[in-house]
Amino acid sequence: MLNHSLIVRTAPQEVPAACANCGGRTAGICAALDTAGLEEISHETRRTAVRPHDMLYHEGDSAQSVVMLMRGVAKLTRQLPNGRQQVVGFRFAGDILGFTTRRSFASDAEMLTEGQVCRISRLDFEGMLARFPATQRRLIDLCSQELAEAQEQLVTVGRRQAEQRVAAFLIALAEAARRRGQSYDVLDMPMTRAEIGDLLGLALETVSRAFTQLKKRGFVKELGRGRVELPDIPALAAMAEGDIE
Amino acid sequence: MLNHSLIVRTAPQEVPAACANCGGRTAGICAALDTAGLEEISHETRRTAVRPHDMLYHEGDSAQSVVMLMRGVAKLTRQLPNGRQQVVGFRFAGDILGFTTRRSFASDAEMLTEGQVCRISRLDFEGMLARFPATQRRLIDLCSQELAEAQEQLVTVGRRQAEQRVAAFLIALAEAARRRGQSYDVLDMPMTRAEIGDLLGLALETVSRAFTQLKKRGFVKELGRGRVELPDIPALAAMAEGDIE
DNA sequence: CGGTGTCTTGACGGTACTCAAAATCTGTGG
DNA sequence: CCACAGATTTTGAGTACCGTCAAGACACCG
Repeated sequence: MLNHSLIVRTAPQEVPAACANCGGRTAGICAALDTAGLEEISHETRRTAVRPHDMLYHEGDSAQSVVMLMRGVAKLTRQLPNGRQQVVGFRFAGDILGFTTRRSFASDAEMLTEGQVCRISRLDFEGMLARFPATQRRLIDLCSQELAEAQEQLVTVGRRQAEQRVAAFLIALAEAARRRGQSYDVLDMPMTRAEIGDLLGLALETVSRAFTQLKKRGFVKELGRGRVELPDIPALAAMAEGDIE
Repeated sequence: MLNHSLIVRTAPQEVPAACANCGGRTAGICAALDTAGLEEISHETRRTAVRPHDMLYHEGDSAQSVVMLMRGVAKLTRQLPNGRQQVVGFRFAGDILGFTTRRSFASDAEMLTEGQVCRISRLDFEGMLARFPATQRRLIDLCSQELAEAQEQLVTVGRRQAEQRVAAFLIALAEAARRRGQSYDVLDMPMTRAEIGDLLGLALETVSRAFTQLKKRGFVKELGRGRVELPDIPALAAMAEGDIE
């Protein structure tokens, strides 16, 4: 339980440069590379299509490569001895998964949706870090962001009750969509109640009841198949903070 | 709730170099500096004695300086709107506090014990990062460690019940002592039941009851005033994992 | 020795978990 | 297009764990 991983989140719209071999989309760390660096990294990446339930890597596996999630949604989980799982977080297009300074991955990474990933070997990634110091600075920024989210999640799980936790989850989901430049009042939510529960430390039934309540209050509408509308985000945020009700 | 901080933990015994102006103790980032770097940073640090309840910085304050904790124990907390607090973590001698890529600190930092700190202005710290790329690599490693602990804490708060959480807390405390090269079967525990509860998402009474149980089972002995003995760490770890009882 | 802060223990109630069953949705094949 | 199987979601009932309130014990300090 003492191994660890560094899973960083990128902010594409803050990143002007494009990653050569990654379909023209801007992907995280690439922003810190100059032309020579992009040229170099483009020889070292492989692009793959992935489908729901595909495992990107397993907890404990030798961390041979880093994965850039180009399209789709993935979940990071840690297995517990009693057979249950803790969802450590969800990751979206533009995020980097599986970078760690340790030998092995600290969590499972599983796709929730279809998508595409770029893989780069850890050796090449490390080499890139050594040759382009600017990428290191960028990794620190990304890690900083990641850490902030983990701490925020700690507050959610530690000090809020069920309905507040679900509200906080929805706010975080909207914030992630906003950062990717997508609409954030109507957004994709491809995760199941069970997976949300495993993130929030709640039973899936409790998550379901919380959604029912939030829908009754008019804070959430479900538009069918993993798509939700948040008609009043400020009110939802206030509820997550415990300011109302 | 969307600001963030990077608070990194060092591992002194893995760090051969010494920080010139820091009393000969090895302190985190310094390991990545060559002689010129040490010379330079030694001009930029200030040493201060601190006492219990001293605030090292406040959440939201402009992040003007980075704090190296040379001696003592501090807690990092985030305030919640309803007046309660979440303890994000405890920090020990050798840890670096308050480094962030954002403008302001993401948490309060308060001393629990007497101690000593070195301060370096953020500007100088950033300058050092720019001039000595090796320090960036080291910051990434430290951040990686920090993130792993936050995720571990998520598992603890999300999926364990009260007695398991307290057991996991004690194991983490012992692990932190081990990393600092101290004894880990007998160790200092200067935090109150309330502070432990605010870390674990439990009421202080629940923490107290859990300690009573653990003492009855013989997993913990209290040696008076903030000092505990862990006679059977493997059993304690098994309990934290939910393997026994 | 009193005052303050911390810790312990007890009683009670509420939130959320568990177990269970029904309802709804989704995709597949006839 | 419809029927069906499987997965997911919803809802209900009962219970357990933990939070809250309260009182007393204990330790520390002036």
